[in-house]
Amino acid sequence: MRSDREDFPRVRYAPSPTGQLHVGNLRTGLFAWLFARQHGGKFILRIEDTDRARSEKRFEEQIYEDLQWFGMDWDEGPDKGGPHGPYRQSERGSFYLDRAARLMGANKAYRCFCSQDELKLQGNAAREKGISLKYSGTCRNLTGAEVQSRLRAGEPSVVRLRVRDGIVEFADLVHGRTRFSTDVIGDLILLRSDSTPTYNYAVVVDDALMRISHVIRGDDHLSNTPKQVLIYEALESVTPRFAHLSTVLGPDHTRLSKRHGATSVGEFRDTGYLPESLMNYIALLGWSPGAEGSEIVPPERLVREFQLERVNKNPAVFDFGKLRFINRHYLRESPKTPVMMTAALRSSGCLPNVEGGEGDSANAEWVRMVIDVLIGGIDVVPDVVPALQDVLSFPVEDSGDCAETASEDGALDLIRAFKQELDTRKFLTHEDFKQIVGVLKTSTGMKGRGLFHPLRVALTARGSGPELVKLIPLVEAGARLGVDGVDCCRDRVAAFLDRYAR
RNA sequence: GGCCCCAUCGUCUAGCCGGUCCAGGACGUAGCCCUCUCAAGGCUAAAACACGGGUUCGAGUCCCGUUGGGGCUACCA
Repeated sequence: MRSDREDFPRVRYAPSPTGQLHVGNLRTGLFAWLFARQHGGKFILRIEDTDRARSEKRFEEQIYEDLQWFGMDWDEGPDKGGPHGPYRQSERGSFYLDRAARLMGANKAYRCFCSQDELKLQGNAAREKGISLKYSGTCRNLTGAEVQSRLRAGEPSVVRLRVRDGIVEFADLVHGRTRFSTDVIGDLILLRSDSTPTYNYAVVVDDALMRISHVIRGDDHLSNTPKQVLIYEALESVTPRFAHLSTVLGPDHTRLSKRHGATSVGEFRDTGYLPESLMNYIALLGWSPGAEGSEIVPPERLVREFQLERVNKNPAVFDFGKLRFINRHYLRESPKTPVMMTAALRSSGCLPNVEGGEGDSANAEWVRMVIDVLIGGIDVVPDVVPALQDVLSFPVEDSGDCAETASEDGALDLIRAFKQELDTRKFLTHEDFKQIVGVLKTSTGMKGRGLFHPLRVALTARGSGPELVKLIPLVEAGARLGVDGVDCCRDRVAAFLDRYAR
């Protein structure tokens, strides 16, 4: 794993632009990226768009956008270029053809004219006998002349690799040394009858030509690896090191999919998760920072401390609850929080109605207060909207809490006295409120719950909510700045008395 | 069917060469504290080595098997 080369290790990430980037897929990208970054190597992005039918340009663009948002950068890629391009498989056709021709020239690969129907028949027969089905080798030893004449006759053919006997062994960073017998590997197809490359072949040609040193990918490829190693051998190219990562499962222990909720990077972004939260959480799927203490590990620390060799072999279940917990943590610290909150509040009409240049500072003041009051109960940015609406609403008319409180001994007298104090000033600051509480405490002899609870109910029409010393300035600011539907404290208390003090 | 991979609390995991692990941390859960209430925060608790055989003075840790998950077995990636 050591080398003097500047660009070692060379690690690639090869997503397909056939849909939204999935978190399971993102995780393999993250592990590859962390590995490349911490070893000072190169991270190469390759777009695997050989599936022309399902690949779309917009998904490719989406990949760049998602990766950037997530916080992963790359050194070579379709949009960046690099010394081993092109980085889009659809543009690499000539390489696949060229290497296949060379392999045939060296007698390491050969043309096969067997039809798919024949093969299927053979396969079924083998299956019934309980033997592993592999290509029988019918066309393995055709003479050059015969190949030529059948080619001239227009018979369709594929190109197959001549698979050697013996054992294939490779190094896997998470599984250790792994070995397979070629007994179960038939001569695999490199080029299809339409001359397009098969997946296993294209990947190897690309990785070899791009001088990839570490192939980090999902463990669904583990069984493909010996085939690929065989291709590296034929190409006389050094085989890279592999790292096969386990699958990410949903809460029901099946492969994580749409059914389980948000799975694409875009969905997590739109739901209001911070990229550093997602990165922290995803890194915890199969890896952990150590034996004791917090699992909050920000990106910079991940790059330093992550160890591919310590990644777990078993599949991990995605836990949305833990992701929320981690996001809550980052939400409190991030300088981006006010910006994101402002956007969320704006789109739902929860910002002040202040004209012109004053508006910005009014918004900023408002958002600052909202965050201060609500941040404790918010896991994800958009949560702020319902939380705020809830806290600002004043359902005096039909509130069980109101009716109940109004019937409590001394409560109405207390609230009346409160109203009198409020009448002496326009808006209530938290100092004012504390002072008033002091006055009421001595004048009524009430304290603790008996004192605060009626005040809270008169002010909010509810029995619970944020601390009053914080909530009151928020309500007042809402009324002063003209946030839709917010009445000042004095009006609220007046409305309460109107309704419940006959 | 054949081949391969995997297996510690509900979940993510720590557990480097077998002994001080009556299994540690994190999320979640419960209780307590703080507090006008609800959250947040602090503290505490309950909660796991899939099963069966070996090897060994001693096994979560090594070996074999069973069971259960997953993958490959394509002119899909």
